[in-house]
Amino acid sequence: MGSIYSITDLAREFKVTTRTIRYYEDKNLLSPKREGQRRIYGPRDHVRLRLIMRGKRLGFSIEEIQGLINLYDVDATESSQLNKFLEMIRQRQQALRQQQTDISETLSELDKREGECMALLGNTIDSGRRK
Amino acid sequence: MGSIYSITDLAREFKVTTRTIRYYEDKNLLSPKREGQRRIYGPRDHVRLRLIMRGKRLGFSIEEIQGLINLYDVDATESSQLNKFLEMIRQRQQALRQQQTDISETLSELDKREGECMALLGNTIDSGRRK
DNA sequence: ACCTTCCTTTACGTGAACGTTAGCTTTTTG
DNA sequence: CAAAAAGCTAACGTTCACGTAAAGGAAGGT
Repeated sequence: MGSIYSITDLAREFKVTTRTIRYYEDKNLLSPKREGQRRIYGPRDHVRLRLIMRGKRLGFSIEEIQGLINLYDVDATESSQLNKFLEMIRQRQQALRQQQTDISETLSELDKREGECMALLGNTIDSGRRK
Repeated sequence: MGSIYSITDLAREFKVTTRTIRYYEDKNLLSPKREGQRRIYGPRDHVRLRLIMRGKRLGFSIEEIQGLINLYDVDATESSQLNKFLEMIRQRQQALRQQQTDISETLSELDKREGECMALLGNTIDSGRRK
């Protein structure tokens, strides 16, 4: 009973257009089955789309996301490939760690600015409670 | 005695082309002085370029980076502006926190894959020591 | 005097990631 | 059963972030 989705189902869920989803198929990131001409997406496609969106939020290009996703279904046969593969993983890790640093720096600067703003406005910290 | 830089100085230091630096000027992200026709960059430009690079690593667009940078020299006069400003800051924070989540998820998956790889290669963890 | 290096402007070119329009078929719904 | 909604392919358009000539000025070295 793997759940199945139409193209608009996915579009709604991930807040992208159907065009975008077809585009990803064009780039071999998704490969839905067909029922006649209609595309039928399974759980695998659903997972992949989630990975794609995450990759996008992290600023990776489609090609890079390709690489990342393929990390999940490489059948580890050749050890030469495995070494290349490890190399890729480590580069990714390096980049992501850099991003973590960048983010925490930026966040603390934003916090500072936020504090300054609040002071100027004479408001209390809780004024921005959950709407 | 603020240090000064030529365009190629900055290009070398930040590993971008001079074209890129001129492009940022075009987009009003940098505003070097001129000595005749030559561009002369001061510490302020140096700082800004650092912020730009960080923004890029975080996947922000030039326009968004504009916004981020302007957070640093808004003269806080109007309180209506201040509220808009706070709103922006909070949106940024939200996006960055999402990125933190994305990164730690991705990193733990990569770690897992790395472990699997290593196992298959029959290598020890330390085999990849600092080259 | 000549060359090399660094810098300048102007302007057309490019790849990525979709948006948009057109024209047509199929499915769902009042 | 007719109209609206959803799907499809094919192809041209767009924005961003630079790349890449082309053509030339000014300083420094030999």
